[in-house]
Amino acid sequence: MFLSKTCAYAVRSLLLVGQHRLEEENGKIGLRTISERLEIPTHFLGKILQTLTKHGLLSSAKGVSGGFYMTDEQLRNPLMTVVKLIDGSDVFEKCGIGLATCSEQRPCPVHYAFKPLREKMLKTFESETIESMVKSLNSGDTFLVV
Amino acid sequence: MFLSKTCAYAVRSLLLVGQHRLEEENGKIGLRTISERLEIPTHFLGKILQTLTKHGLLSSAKGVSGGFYMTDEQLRNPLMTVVKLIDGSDVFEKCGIGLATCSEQRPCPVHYAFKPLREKMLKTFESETIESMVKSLNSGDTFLVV
DNA sequence: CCAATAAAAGACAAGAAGGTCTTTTATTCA
DNA sequence: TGAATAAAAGACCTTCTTGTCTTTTATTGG
Ligand code: FES
Ligand code: FES
Repeated sequence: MFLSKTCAYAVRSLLLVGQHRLEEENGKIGLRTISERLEIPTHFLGKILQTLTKHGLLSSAKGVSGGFYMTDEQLRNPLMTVVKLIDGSDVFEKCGIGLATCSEQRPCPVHYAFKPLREKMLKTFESETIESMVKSLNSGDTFLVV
Repeated sequence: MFLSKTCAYAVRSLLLVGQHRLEEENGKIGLRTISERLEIPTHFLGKILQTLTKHGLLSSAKGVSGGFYMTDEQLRNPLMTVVKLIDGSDVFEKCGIGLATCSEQRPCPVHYAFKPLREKMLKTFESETIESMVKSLNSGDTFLVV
């Protein structure tokens, strides 16, 4: 896959939490619920959400009636923030056939095909936000589960 | 990276062998030489070239004055053949955020951004051949080592 | 204030990707 | 023909990703 499994899990979870927020004002959603709805291993997902929370992409509350939730600001995070945090930005920067550096000065044979697509992808990831994607989910244009 | 390390090694090796062929009529190039020029671990590369040879993307000769070489037909193989063999075609087919299936019927929130780019990449990989890339290398437009 | 709850944290294990080392097999040419 | 050569093959090893299980910490509502 283009994104690591971990990163895909993270994105889907943020989308679900974001979606939940609009459904139920101030509603929190628990780890167990997320992992069941998205069919992601519970404890593994726990770590991922921990990371997201620690880096401010997600909010959490411990204890009774606790769970995960998102603020308005967090909803406005671009997809890129998540990908950069989990997978880094190598995939957007490194040479497609693994040369030490990707440069216009010494482009590799796939450079001119690769770079524009990589950059288009980057742009998309920067302009799409959790919020914009949640909207397309809520309007029924797109889906989060099969 | 978009391609696995193994796959990138494979592509670069094929390019080097292809390039060598045009330089020196009927010339074979040894594993050691390839691994040194491209800075790829020798024994690891050995396995990769074995795979390429077994599947007809590369030719080899054992013994004294043996080595790896490519036929005209092999030079005309598209990049896609290599990628499919080593990495498979998941990256061109699977959903970007890991849904079980990628479909127009139930597209995920990144589907409309992802799919066209994936397909453009696919098209490029199908139209670029070892030969076409070797040509761009030989004309000095592109480079294989930093 | 305390029992239930839920996230945080940490130890550990399986699997895959990447890498190393040694032995075997086929080939050539002196 | 046999010693040198080079790929093929196979046994391991290391690291990273993914996944499991247990313990700790913080919160809250009765
Ligand atoms: S140099 Fe290879 S992609 Fe730019
Ligand atoms: S459904 Fe996700 S990329 Fe097509």
